[in-house]
Parts: sequence; C-alpha cells; structure tokens
Amino acid sequence: MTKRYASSTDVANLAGVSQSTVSRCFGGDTKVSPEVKARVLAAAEKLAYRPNLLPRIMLTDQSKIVAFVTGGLHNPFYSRVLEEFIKRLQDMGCQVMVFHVESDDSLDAVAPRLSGYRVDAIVSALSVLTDTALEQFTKLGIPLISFNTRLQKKGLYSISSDNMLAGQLAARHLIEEGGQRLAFIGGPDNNPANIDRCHGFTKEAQKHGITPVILNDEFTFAGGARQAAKLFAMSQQPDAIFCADDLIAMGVIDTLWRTSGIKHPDTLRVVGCDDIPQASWAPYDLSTIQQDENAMINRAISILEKIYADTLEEEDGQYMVECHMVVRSSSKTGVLLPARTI
Amino acid sequence: MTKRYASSTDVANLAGVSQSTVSRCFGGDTKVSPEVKARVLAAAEKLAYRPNLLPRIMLTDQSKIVAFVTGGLHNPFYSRVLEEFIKRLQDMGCQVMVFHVESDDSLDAVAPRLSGYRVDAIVSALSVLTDTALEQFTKLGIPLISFNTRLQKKGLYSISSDNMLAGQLAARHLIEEGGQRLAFIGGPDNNPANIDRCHGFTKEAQKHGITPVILNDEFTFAGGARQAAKLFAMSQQPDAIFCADDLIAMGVIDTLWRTSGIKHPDTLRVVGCDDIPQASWAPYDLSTIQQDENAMINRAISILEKIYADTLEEEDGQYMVECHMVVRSSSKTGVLLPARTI
DNA sequence: TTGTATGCGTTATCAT
DNA sequence: ATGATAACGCATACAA
Repeated sequence: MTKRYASSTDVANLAGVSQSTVSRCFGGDTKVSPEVKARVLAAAEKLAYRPNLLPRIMLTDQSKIVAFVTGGLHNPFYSRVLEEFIKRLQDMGCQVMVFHVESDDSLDAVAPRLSGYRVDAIVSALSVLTDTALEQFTKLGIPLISFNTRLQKKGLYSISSDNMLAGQLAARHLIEEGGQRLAFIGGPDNNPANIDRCHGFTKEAQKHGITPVILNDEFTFAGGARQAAKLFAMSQQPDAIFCADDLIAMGVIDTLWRTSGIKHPDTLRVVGCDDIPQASWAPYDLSTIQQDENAMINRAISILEKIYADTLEEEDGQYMVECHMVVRSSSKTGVLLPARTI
Repeated sequence: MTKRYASSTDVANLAGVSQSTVSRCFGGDTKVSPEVKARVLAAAEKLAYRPNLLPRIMLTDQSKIVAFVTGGLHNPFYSRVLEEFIKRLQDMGCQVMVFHVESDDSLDAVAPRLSGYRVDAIVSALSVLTDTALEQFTKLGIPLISFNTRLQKKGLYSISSDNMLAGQLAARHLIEEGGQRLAFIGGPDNNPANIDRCHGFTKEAQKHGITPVILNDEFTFAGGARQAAKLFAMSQQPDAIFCADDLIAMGVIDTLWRTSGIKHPDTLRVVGCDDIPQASWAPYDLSTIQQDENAMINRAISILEKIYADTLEEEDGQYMVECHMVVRSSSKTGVLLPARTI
C-alpha cells in the first residue's frame, strides 16, 4: 500500500519551516506568527494534510475510543442505546468502535483488538455476560461498564434496571386486571435480567396464591411466537402473560392473531418489558415495563466522564435504575383481534 | 494518566532478550527458539502485555478500521445493515467505527476524525448524502462507499436498489389490485432514493391515466402518521398508498387504526418499501418492495475486500441491486381494522 | 537464531 | 516566535 497521507514534516518542508511549527499551527493555543501560519496552512492545503491522531494516542495513553460490545442490534432497545451512545460520546470528542459477540468463542477474536486499539473503556451491551466473557474482559485491564448485567466485582461498573421490581409490577398489574392463570415467557435462562424478572414475577404472584407457568426461549419475536403456540395449546390456557421483553410480547400477540386460538381475546392480558418504540404502535398498544433507558445511558456516560477525568470512586460500581409500568390496552381490555381473518 | 500497558520493551527486559525478539514472538511466522519463546511468553503473561496495534498502523498505512456513517439507527433497515457489516468485517479482521451525522454541521466534527484515525474506508449509510457532505468526504481521500445514494463520480462506489423499479412495481401492483386514487408518502424530497421511488411510481401511474397525490415527510413512523392524517382528511380519499419506506407505511396504518377514518378498510391498499422484519408482523402484514439487503451488503463487502487487496477496477463504481414485490395482505385484502375500537 | 538500529507522525521540552 | 530533540511502541532491514 502506497503512502496515503502527507505528514507534518512534508508540510514543513514545503512551507520552509520546522515540523514543530506545523504541529503548533494545528495544535490550537500556541503562538505562531500570522505570516508563518498562513504559509503553513497553504502548504497543508496543497498537500491535503490531515493530522494523524495515532501518535498522540501512544503518547498520552488515551485513544478517545470507547468499545461497544453487542450481541445483536436487531433488538431496537440496543440499537437505540447504541445510537444514543454514539451521539453523546461524539460530543465528548470520543469515537465508538462496535464489536459483535455471539459466543464466548467469538470473544477470543475480539479481546485482543480491544486492547490492541487501546480503547479507553468497554461498554458491554451483551444480554448475557458469561463468566468466561467477563474474565476475558477484565484480564485486559480496561474499565468495563456492564449494561444490563449486574456485577459485584470492584473495578467493574454495572448499570441495570431493577428487574425484580419489573417482575413484581407486572404480576401485580396483571392480577389487578383480573388475571388468574399467569404465565411468564422469558429469554435465555442464564440471563441475569431474565432471571430477576422471572423471580420478581413469580414471587409476587405467589403472594396472591398463584404459581405461574414459566417458559424460556430467546429475547426475540420468534421466541415469543414459539412459546405462545405452546401456551395456547395447553388445556388450561393462561389469561395473563408477562414477557421478559417487548419483542417476545409482540411475538405472542402475533401468534394470537395468526391462530385466533383464544376465543375471547378480551380475557388475555399481555405485558412486555422495555417499552421500545414499537410497543406503542396501535395494533399492539402494549402495556410494558418501561426501562429508564435515558437514566441508564446518562449513568454510563457519567462513568465514562469520570474515567476520562480520573475521578472514579468506589461507590460508582453498581447502579440500579427504577422502572415503572406503562399501562396500555394490551393488559386493560386485552389483546385485539382483527375484524376478519387474514 | 498513568502508564497503562506494558510495552514489548518491558517484556524484553524482564525476559532478558531484545525488543525485536519479543516482537517476533507475537509476530507469527518468524523463527524464535522454543526456550526463548517460552521465556518471553512467560514474561508477557506476568506483565499482562497486550501488543499495541497503533504503531503498525503508522508503519503500514492500514488501520483495519472501517468507518460507518449513519444518520439514524432507529430505522431497523440500517441497524440490520450495521450489524451485518460488523460481523462480516470482524471476520475480515477489521473493526467498525460508527459515526452519527445529522446535518452538514455535525460533519465538520466527524470528518477530521475519519482521517485522524486513518480509517481505511468510509461506508456512508446516510439516507441523504448532500453535496456538501460528499465533498467533505471525498476531500479526505478515503475510499467512499455510498450505501443507498447513487453516485457518478469516479473514485466513489455506490450501491443502491433500483428505486425507480421499486416505484413502478408498487404502482403496477396497486392498480392491478383495483386502486384508482393513488397516493405516495415519502421521505425527505432531497433524498435520491425517495426521488427515484416517487418518480417510478408516478410514471407508472400516469401510464394508466392516474396522477397520484404526493406527500413528503421524514422516513419515520411519525412522518407516515402525520401525512396519513392529511390524506384521510381529503374529500377524495386515496384508496391505494405507496410509502417510501416500511416505517412510513406502518405509521399510515396506525393512523387508520387510531382514527378509523376510512369506513371500508378493504378498499385501502398499502405498500411499503424495504421489507424490514416488522413488515411481516401479523397486524400489519405489509406488502412491500423488498430491497435485496444481502446483495447490497455483499457488494459493499466485496468492494472493501478489493480495497484491501488493492484490486479495484473502474467498473466497480456503480452497482444497482434488483428489488421485488413481496405481496402480503395489506394490499390484497386491504388494511385490517380491529374487532372493536381501543 | 538473536541483537542493533532506524523509522512511522506526532507532542512536549528545551534551547535559541 | 521558532527550531532541535526525545519519546511513544512496534516492525523491519541489517549485522552478528
């Protein structure tokens, strides 16, 4: 590959000044005489000079790059979070490098790059942060912010919703609305958020003498559809379902549409979790537990700012964000069915 | 900021060898005696040595970083594309740095970073690539791949659907289905894809003696909802709508649900564009023009491969991907209404 | 096989 | 105000 860029030395030669002077012209606040500066700028323009940021990284041990590790952007929750992160970090003068991790294996490919590019911090937006993965990350010695998975270890920062509360709120609401046969459809059963939501839900239901049916699948539309089919085939169909995320809930509702398996839709109450934009779309009008995304993102950003300011404190380690019920019609009047079959 | 990482020199000192030897141990194919290598690896382990990739970038003029410039990940089309890109590039040994650009202003902040981090290529996934933006990018001298916006200039690579065809297909289909009063709801009227879709749609409609109503807004759900409200308030309501993307179409259908303004939903046919996952969700069951996303991504990846192999040819400049109609019920039996109002 | 020396493009320090 | 020099961490050509 041929030489792509002119260096400050090239510019210096053309302008007849020293390399340091060129550096000063682009550095900002140092003093350069107007005539010289003009000459340098002209030379730079002619050579299409673009300052290289990499040497600075080596000198300062700061790349201004934050790694965002995701397991899937198909979930609108995560793509929104990512977008917000990018905007905020960009304003802070930082870049976002996004990595995709599907399994612990793919981590082996990713880990060396995180350190290789000297990213200043890692934001894990993995729905499942396994112990292996966690260890891989921590071994790198890079500050790790875990989004959605609660962690205890010190030196690690975790931000999550109060997922137990989410489950409790859902159960309480569904029972208040008249639900008697409760069900939970969740994501992977090794996912901490899923576990907490399920636990909070079950505990609250049991307070009312109800033991919910529990099914786990993926955090996807398809997962919801699959498990709903199972539920609707049961002899005692549930009349109130809490889904561990909105996509699952939508998959459930879709299955209902397609099969019309429930004769009296008014009696099926569905609650999701996340409050993604699609939840408020009219045909679903999904009651859901709203995660305070903004609070979560704000928190993550504030930790990043502290990392850059080098003012992190012990108590910054764990952060739990409140969540609350957003009541829409999917749990009040039940799930709607179309006027005619498709 | 304190020194974060051990360097190859640190490892060399501890292992009692020269820095070059350490380099060789991590470099791969060069010869190092087993005993020495073991000693070096042990020292590296003890110091938690992570090779720094940045010097290599300076030496080779290759960062293995590809910039992905987006205007919004809320659109599932783009978040899917991004995810796919990340996966594919990761397999190629490359990283993706994502930048968010909302206006030509925010470009000024982004442009110096693209060159500053020495990204090897820029993928623009902007829905609107303005002339100013284009110029900013090209000035950097970095290979530019425009996703969705057709470009003529040489040295630039563009990949797009055949958007004229998309419009034609939609018009033909809607008319075949009995549509007589056609409407088009599009995104920004400076967006090339939007212009082409509108043009193809209008031309085909006129062949059949129909002049469609044309409305433009944003490429969002909200935009569709807004314009639908206008349409439904017209004295002569349209009976067939082509929306320039699926989100718009879903916004239209939602407005219909909420207002129940159209008395006989069987007579309203809606077609979208993109075929995002949500399009096949039961309540919408949206007929749409499927963009061959995979073909587009494959093409982009193949250009990137050529960039890395330095084998780009003249004819790689422009690429247009076929698209085709996916017929679902929103255009066949019309848009569904719920069994009862919400 | 291993060590020495040089260079990549900056910024910062020191001297002029 | 400007120039010379060192340093960041690595890879490579060359010497041993």
